[in-house]
Amino acid sequence: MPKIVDHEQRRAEIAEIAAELIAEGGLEAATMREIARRSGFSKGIIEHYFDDKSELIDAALGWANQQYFERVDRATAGFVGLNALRARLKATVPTTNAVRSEWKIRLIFWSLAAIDPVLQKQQAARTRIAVAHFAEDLMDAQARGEIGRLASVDSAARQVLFTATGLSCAILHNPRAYNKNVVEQEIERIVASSTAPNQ
Amino acid sequence: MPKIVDHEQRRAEIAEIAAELIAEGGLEAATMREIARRSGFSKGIIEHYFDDKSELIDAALGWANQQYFERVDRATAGFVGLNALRARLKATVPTTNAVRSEWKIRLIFWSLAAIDPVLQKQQAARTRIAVAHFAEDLMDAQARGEIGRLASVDSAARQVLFTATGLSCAILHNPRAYNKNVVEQEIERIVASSTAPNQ
Amino acid sequence: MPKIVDHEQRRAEIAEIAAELIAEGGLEAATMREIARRSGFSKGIIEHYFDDKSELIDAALGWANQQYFERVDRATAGFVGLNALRARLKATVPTTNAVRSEWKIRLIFWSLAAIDPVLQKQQAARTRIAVAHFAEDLMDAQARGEIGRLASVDSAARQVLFTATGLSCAILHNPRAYNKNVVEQEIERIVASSTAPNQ
Amino acid sequence: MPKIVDHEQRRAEIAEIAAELIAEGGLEAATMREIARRSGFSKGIIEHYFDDKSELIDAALGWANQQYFERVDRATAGFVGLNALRARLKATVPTTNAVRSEWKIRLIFWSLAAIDPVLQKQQAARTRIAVAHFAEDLMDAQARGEIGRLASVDSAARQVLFTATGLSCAILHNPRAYNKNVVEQEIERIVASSTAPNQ
DNA sequence: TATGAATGAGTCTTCATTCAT
DNA sequence: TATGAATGAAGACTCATTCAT
Repeated sequence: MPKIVDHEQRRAEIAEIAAELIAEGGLEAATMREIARRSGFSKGIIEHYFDDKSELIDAALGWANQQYFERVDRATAGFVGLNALRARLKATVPTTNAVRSEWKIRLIFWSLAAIDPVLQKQQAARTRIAVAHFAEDLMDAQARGEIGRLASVDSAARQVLFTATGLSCAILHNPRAYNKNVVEQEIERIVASSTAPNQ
Repeated sequence: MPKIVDHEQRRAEIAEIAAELIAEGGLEAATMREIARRSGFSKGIIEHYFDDKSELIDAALGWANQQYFERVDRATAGFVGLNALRARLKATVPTTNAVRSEWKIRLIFWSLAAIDPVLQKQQAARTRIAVAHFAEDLMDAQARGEIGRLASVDSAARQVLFTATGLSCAILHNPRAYNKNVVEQEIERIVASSTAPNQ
Repeated sequence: MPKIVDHEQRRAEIAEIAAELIAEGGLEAATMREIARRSGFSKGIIEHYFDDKSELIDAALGWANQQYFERVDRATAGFVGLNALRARLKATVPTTNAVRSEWKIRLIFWSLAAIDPVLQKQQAARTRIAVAHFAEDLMDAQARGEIGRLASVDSAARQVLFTATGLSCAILHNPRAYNKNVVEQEIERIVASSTAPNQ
Repeated sequence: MPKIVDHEQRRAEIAEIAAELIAEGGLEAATMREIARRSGFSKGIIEHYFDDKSELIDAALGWANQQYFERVDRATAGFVGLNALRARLKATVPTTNAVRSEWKIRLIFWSLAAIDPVLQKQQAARTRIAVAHFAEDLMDAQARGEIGRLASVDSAARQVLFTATGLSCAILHNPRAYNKNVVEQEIERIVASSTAPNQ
C-alpha cells in the first residue's frame, strides 16, 4: 500500500519553490540542492518527481505563468470593457513584490526563449493569448460604446500589450520612479492612446 | 620592450567574442574556456585582460550596448524629426541577426538587472538616455511643425520607448510573424499613436 | 534508506588522511585532489563531508591535536607527580615518527596562527591547557614532597612548556643529534631546572 | 654601456619585499605577481634576478635571518656576560612588530625545514650558531664571576635557546598576555634558571 | 516512497614560467 | 636591461545525476 501523496500537488509545491529561488537569484540560484534544502525534501525525491532539471525549470516557469493568469482573472472579475482593461493592466504591471517576482521570472524565460526554439513557440502562444484578452476588453468597450470604432482591434490590443511590456520593464528597473499615481497615469495613457479615434 | 598590443582593442575583441557566445547560448555558454577557444588565446591570457569573469561579462554587455548606439547614430545621421524617429525605431527593432543578438543580450542583462541593484542603476540610466533621444526627435518634429504641440514630450517619448520595447520582445519570440512590411506598419503606428494631437 | 555511513567517522578518516599529507608535504601538498586520491573517494564526496577546504584543514589540525592529547593521556596513565611530568614530556617530544608528524603539523598551524587571529585564539587556549597539565603534575609533586615549595607553580609550568617547545623544534630540525639518551637527559634537565628550590 | 645597478642590492631589495609579504600573509601571499607589483618592477625583471621562485623564497628567508643577527649585534654591542645575555634575549623575543614579523617568517621556515632536508641542515646550523652566542655570553659571565661554575656551558646555552624559543612562540600567539614587564620577568627567569648553581 | 552517499564533469581562478620585442 | 604578452598546469569548488539501501 503506497503512501498517498498527490503527485501533481507535490510537483506544484516543488515548482513553486524553484520559482521563488529563480526570482530571488536567477536561474543559477535554483540548484537542485537548494530546492531540496528549502523544500525540506531530499535531493533524490525531487528527481523522483522531475526526471530532469530542465523539466523542473519548465514547471517553475509554468507555475509562475499560471499564477499570473489566475491573478488577472481575479482582478478582472466583475469588470467589462475599459474597466476590465484597466484592471488587467493594473494586475499585469509589477507594482507588488509578487508581480515583480513574476516579471523577473518572465524576463529570464524570455531570454531563454530567445535562444531555444521550443520555448519560443510557447512564448509566441502566450503572447497571442495575452493579446486576445486585451482584444476582448477592447471589443466589449466598443460594443458598450465606451470608445469609438477601432480600425483594428487586434492592432490596438497589440499596442496595449507592447506598451505594457515596455512599461513593466521600466518599472522593474526603476521601481522608485513609478509610484502608484505615476503607474495609474501611465495605464490611463495606454488606454487612451490605444483607443484614440484615428487608431 | 614587450610585444606591442593595443590593450583596449584586445579587450574589445575578447568582449565581442563573449557577447557572441552570450547571444548564441546565453550566459552559461560564455565560459572562459569557450571564450578562450574561440578567440584562439589560452585561458590564462584572458585573465591578463580581465581580472574577473564578471568584469568580462560587463565588458561584453557594454560592447553590445555600444554597438547599439553606434548603429543608431549611423542610422539616424542626416535625418531630423519624425524621419529621425522612424530611423531610430527601425534601427532599434530586431529585424536583422545583429540586432536580434543585441536583444538577446539585452534581455539577459535585464534579467540580471532585475536582481542586481548595481546593474539596475545602469539600466535605469540607459533607459533615460534612450528616452532623451526619442524626446529630441519629437521636439524637432514639433519645431518643424511636423506634429502638433504635445502635452508632454517626455511622456510621449516614454510611450515610444515602451511600445518599441514590447514590439521588439514580440518580434524576438516570433520573428516569422513580423516581416519587413508588418514591422514598418508597427513603427508607423508607434509614431502616429505617440504624436496624436490629444496626447 | 540511504547507504549507512558513520558521518563523523568518515570525517575523521578523511581528516586523518589530510593530516598525513600535511605532515608529509606541508599544507600545499594537501590538495583536495590528493586527499581524494589517497582516500580512494572521488573529489566530490569530500565536499559532502566538508563544506570547505578550510573546514577540512581545521579538521585535520584538530585530529592531530586530539591524537596528541590521547597519546599523552595514555602515556601518563598510572603516573603522578614528577613521573607523570617525565612521561608527559617524553610523550610530547618528537622522538617517534608519529610525534614528528604531529610537530610538523603543529608548526604549520603555528605559522598560520601567527597570521590569522581566529587560529591565534585557538592556539592561546591550547597553550593554557598544556600549561595547566604541567602545573597539575608539579602540584602533585609538591604535595607528595618530591620537590620543594615553588614560588609559582604556574610560572614553573610555563617554563617546562617553553623549554619543551624549544627542545622539540631543535629535535625536529636535527633528529640525529638527539638520540634516546640525549633526549632523556634534556628532559631531566627540564624537570630539574623548573623545580629548582629557588625558582 | 649597461645601466649601473648593484645586482646584490637589487636582490636584497626584492628579497625584503618578499619577506614583508610572507610576514603579512604567509608563503601563499608572496606570489611573483604581488612581489612585482609592490616592488614596482615588472614580473620579468624579478625572474632576471632570481632564476626561480624557491630561490627568491630562500633569499627572503635569508634576508630575515640577516636582519635578526644584525639587530642582535646592535643590541648586545657594549654589553658582556649576563647583560649581553639579557640584551640578546630581549632582542630575540617578539615584542616589536619587526621582530614579530621575523618570528612569523621563522615559523614558516621551520615548517618548511621540517619537510625539506636541505633547509633542515641550514636550520640546524643556525641553531648551532645561536647556541654558540648564548654560550659565549655565559662563559663571559663565568669568567667575570657573575655566575658560578656551570656543569656544562653548552647545555645551559641550549636551555636558554629552548626556553626563549618556547617563550617567543607563546608571545607570538598571545601578545596581549605579554607586556613589557612580563617579558622582562620571563627573561630574568630564563637567565636565573639556566645559571642556577646546580645546573 | 525516500534517503543521502558517491561520482565526475565542468566552472572560475591563480600562479610560475617562458619568450618575443 | 626590461617589459608584459602568453602559456598551461593545477587549485578549489559547484553541480546534476546515479544508485545502493
